[in-house]
Amino acid sequence: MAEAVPKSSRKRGEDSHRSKAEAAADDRNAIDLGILGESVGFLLKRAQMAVFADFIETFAAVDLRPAQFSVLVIIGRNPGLKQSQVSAALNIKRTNFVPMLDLLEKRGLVARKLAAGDRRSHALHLTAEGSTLLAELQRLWADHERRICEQIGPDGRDQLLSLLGRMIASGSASASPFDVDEADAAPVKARATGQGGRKRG
Amino acid sequence: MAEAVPKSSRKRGEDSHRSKAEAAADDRNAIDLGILGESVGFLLKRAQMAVFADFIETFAAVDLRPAQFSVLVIIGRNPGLKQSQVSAALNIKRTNFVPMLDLLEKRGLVARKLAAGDRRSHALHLTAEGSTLLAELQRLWADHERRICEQIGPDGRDQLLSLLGRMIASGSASASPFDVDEADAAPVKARATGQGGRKRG
DNA sequence: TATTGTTATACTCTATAACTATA
DNA sequence: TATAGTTATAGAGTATAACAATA
Repeated sequence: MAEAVPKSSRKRGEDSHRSKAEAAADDRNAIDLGILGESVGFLLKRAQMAVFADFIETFAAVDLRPAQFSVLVIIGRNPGLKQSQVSAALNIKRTNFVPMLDLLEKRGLVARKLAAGDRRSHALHLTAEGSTLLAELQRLWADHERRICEQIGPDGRDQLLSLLGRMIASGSASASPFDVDEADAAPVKARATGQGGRKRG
Repeated sequence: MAEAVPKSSRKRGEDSHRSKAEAAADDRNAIDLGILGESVGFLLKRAQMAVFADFIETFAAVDLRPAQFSVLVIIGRNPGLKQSQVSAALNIKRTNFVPMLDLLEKRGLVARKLAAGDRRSHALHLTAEGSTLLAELQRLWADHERRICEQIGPDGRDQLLSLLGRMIASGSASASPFDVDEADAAPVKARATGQGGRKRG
């Protein structure tokens, strides 16, 4: 697809009948992105789309979307959480989380169990099948992660994770679309797993 | 690199019934994100959401969405482009680009002019009003950009732009959801958000 | 009264097929 | 036949309101 590097423009208005071969020579009249090329938001969006495209392709074999993967990871790491806790941790509205869980439950990956002490809530757990799948998913994820970081290397990846982490930590403190009505659930913290991580110390 | 996550418990002032002890207890009950905390895709998504939230808030005053802004920037920088060129440059399907342009044209910011030599296509230009607005938009954008980069500083921003650029340049070479049918248009990299709305009746 | 899960619903963004008028 | 713009439509993803059961 058209993801080459722009820069170096010359003509741009007067091309009319173009063959595929000529299109290949399009590098000469690349469109000027202007400030978009220096816009953090614009490039974040593009990078996120590219990464998700790879993720989706990678996980097509197991028919899982990124959000579904993140739910399995959270439940696997924190068995027994309520729906509202998991959904809040992932910034998913609890109302949209219901059909999502329905599907994972129907696939036999997650189970809604009775929560001790509060009969309103459900305690979420992975099934045996869900746990087995999760192990495989983490291998797929490691492949994916390695692939998308090929161009920046392990050091670049560390830098990127650090920069994004700092940006997020500040960005979401105040009012934003992130705010969910079930807001004051448990705070979230990440933990290094060593899993797909650093290739170097 | 433990980073906090969205969520604002203070928004509705109901923090009042939470003691310090309870808040501290939250730290102990923090949800473990597991590998998500080291997932480039996951953090990219969160960062992009946080940045877009700031963008949307900033540009609410002029009633413009990120994608609309990117369209104005591209047309301003490259007057005379065809619709298919602009939409391909921004990875917007030409079919979805139509109602977007309709709205910008209706608002008097963009004009579809006759293209010389090919009566099928439209040459896109900013109107005088569009140009005037764009100057103001760039000031809004600069404020936004400064704000979202406060925590990482100018050096951090340079690093981030560089890393994202390298990641994007590699990421979308092969088949992916990015592929648009009008793929062999100009070799540009771009992708803002979705588009602004438009009601149809 | 407040919270948990749920249903129903609507709006935004994205994707595909097919039409028209040109080329 | 192929391309540019367009229409219609369907699908994700995300948003809000309201209800029943429980606290």
